[in-house]
Amino acid sequence: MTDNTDLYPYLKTLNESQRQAVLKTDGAVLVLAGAGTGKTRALTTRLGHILNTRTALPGQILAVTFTNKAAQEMKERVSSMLGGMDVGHWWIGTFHSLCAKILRSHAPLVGLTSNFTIIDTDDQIRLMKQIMQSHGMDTKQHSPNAVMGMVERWKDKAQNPADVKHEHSGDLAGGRVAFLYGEYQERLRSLNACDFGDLILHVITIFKDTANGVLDQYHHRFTHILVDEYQDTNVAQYLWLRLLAQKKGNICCVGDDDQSIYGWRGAEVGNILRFEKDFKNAEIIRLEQNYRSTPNILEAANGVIANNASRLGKNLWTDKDKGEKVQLNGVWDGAQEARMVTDQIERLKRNSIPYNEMAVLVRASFQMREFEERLNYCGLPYRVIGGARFYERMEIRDAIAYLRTVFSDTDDLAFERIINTPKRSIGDKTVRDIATFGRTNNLSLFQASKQMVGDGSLRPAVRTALGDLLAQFDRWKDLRDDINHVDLADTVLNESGYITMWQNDKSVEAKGRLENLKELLTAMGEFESLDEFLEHIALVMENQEKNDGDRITLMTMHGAKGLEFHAVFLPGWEEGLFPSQRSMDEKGMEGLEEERRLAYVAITRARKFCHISHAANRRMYGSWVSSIPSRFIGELPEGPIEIGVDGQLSAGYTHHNQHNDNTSSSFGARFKQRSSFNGNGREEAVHFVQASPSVNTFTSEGGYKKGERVFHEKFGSGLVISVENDRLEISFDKAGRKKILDRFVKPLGKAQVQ
DNA sequence: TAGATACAGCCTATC
DNA sequence: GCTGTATCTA
Repeated sequence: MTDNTDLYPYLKTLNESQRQAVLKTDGAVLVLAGAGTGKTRALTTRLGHILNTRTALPGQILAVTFTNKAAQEMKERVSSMLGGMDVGHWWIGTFHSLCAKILRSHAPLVGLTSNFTIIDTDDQIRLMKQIMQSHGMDTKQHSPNAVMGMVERWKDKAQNPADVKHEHSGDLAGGRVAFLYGEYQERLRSLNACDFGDLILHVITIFKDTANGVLDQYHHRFTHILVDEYQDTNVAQYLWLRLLAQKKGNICCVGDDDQSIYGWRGAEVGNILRFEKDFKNAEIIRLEQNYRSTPNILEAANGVIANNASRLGKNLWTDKDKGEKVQLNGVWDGAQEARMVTDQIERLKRNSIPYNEMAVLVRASFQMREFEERLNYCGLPYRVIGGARFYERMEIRDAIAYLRTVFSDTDDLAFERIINTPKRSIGDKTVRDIATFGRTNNLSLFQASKQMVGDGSLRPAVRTALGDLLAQFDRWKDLRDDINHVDLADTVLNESGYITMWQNDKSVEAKGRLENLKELLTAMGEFESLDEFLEHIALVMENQEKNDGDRITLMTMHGAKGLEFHAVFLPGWEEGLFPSQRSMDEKGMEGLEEERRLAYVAITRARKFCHISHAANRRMYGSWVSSIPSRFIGELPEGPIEIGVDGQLSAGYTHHNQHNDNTSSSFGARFKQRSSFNGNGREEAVHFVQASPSVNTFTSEGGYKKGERVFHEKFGSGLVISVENDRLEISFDKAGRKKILDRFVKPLGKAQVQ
């Protein structure tokens, strides 16, 4: 080992476990890398070391990541380690892009041609909807979305339609999901298209059929396999890896079971938990020395995650100074929470912490609005990460649909999208008629349209409109070889009237949409051909994160995985919101543990300062909801926590309160009102006071009667006009009729009017 | 066919 | 409370 470090100086910069992870280059290795333990460093050094020692040539390494960003980063770091070597053509990429590459070379083996299209979520749903409708199913009663979701989970498990039994459909769509899955796959094949799941599934199918020799070919090619974020792999990806690794067995998977937060999209923590069983003589290396956070932050995170039963177990440590304690605050409502956070942000800024080093991480994106409003009000610069991505925007998808139609007569999904955009008086009925005609004559929508315009089976108005459109497409198709794809796109968007449509649109967004279309043309210019561009947008749809200046980051906890900040704010730690009621309802204990891992991920994003908060009242979907502090708050160890510097309501916080026993926490008892988080979204708005309350606002007076006069802190005095359990309908003298919970009003006589 | 109205559902999100 | 969609009606 000492010899090695002399020979390879870069090994000196690693700790003992990291060095092991780099040097164990043969056999199966699982690197359990806790948050902030220098995982990426170990990983890229390992790659570089394998090449440096001539253990493998660049072309013999397969490195798999989950995001393009991660792949890009790995490429850059390995390249710079090797003195700027060109890594452009190396097999470093996402599961999907690597699979697409493989599949394009062997597409006929699964009944596709090499120029198959990759459809996205939007197309998937539309296709499934069409299929359901063509089988006479009511898509209002049975959601295509839910059906598609179930199909995707099957795909995640590498189950083909033949593997899925009728009874697996459950109650969904009248138990016909398995059937619809088969239909869907058939339709995709006839469209020469794949969805994301298929990219992996088809390659597995090809690999498994040993007669074609394809797997042999890749066994020969790849001697070393490297996988990042292994805890996020689904069963299909795991099978894909195992097939590729089974010959040489040199596979190194890096991951952290405690950071598995994508179970809802098919990831299997099980893949990492049973690694030793699946790969012979597997070695597990733990990276536990954390270089990111203070001991206080780590202790808080360790304390929470220790409540999870199913984990491989690992404990982060650091030799840093204790640092500031994690702050915990309870406040009255969401608005006060946002005020408190911005106050803290301003305090940190005064202490020379740049905004770039601060992040507000929320559980659900609806929470962001409150912070955006407050940040705007305070004039603090921020950036929101997440939300609709560039290529998912309507205008971009429309523009691409035009181009796809120009380049393919058989791309029904694309043609259908724009056949009446802008409006050409070609309505649903006409489109359905054409589709039916196409199906019976085995023609695509485009081809069927042509025929029907020719044979006069359409109404004159429709016939003219459709005929004009088809003539335009013919002209554009002729232009394909004469002008470059950017000019072509420009021509198509202008001549089709699509640009004009947005120019005439008076809505607020129209201007932005036109700008996006311009940006699309610029982006296209960076590619040689339209095909290349389309492959890019299908597989490399990264979010352009403009690094424009010093700004506070506002994002979801999920989005924050892999990032770190000096200061992290974690608002909304309330039962029902976090942990999310829905996760628990749908997945029970498993769902709860995943939420807890999310808490662990969130806390460990912080380097120096972490601030957790919860509000007693929050506006959700238009109505006010009260909730008790998150059970995760009760799981925080006492030592590293400092309570209630700002929020007077946190005084009642107690440690180690049991999940199911809110009464053991005085805080919980005080706020134990409506635990109804889900299912109540549609109820009448229940207005709570928004001003800072005195505690006795919460004591229920109870027993109001119709006709009684009452006082409300915000709405003033009023008359009770109906009583339903604890809900009162009150006609206020000034504020009008409101529905109010009885505990928020007082009998008028006792009210203390300021 | 298109605009008007009713109504359900609303988390997390990569490729 | 907002938005996307399904249905109704001119």
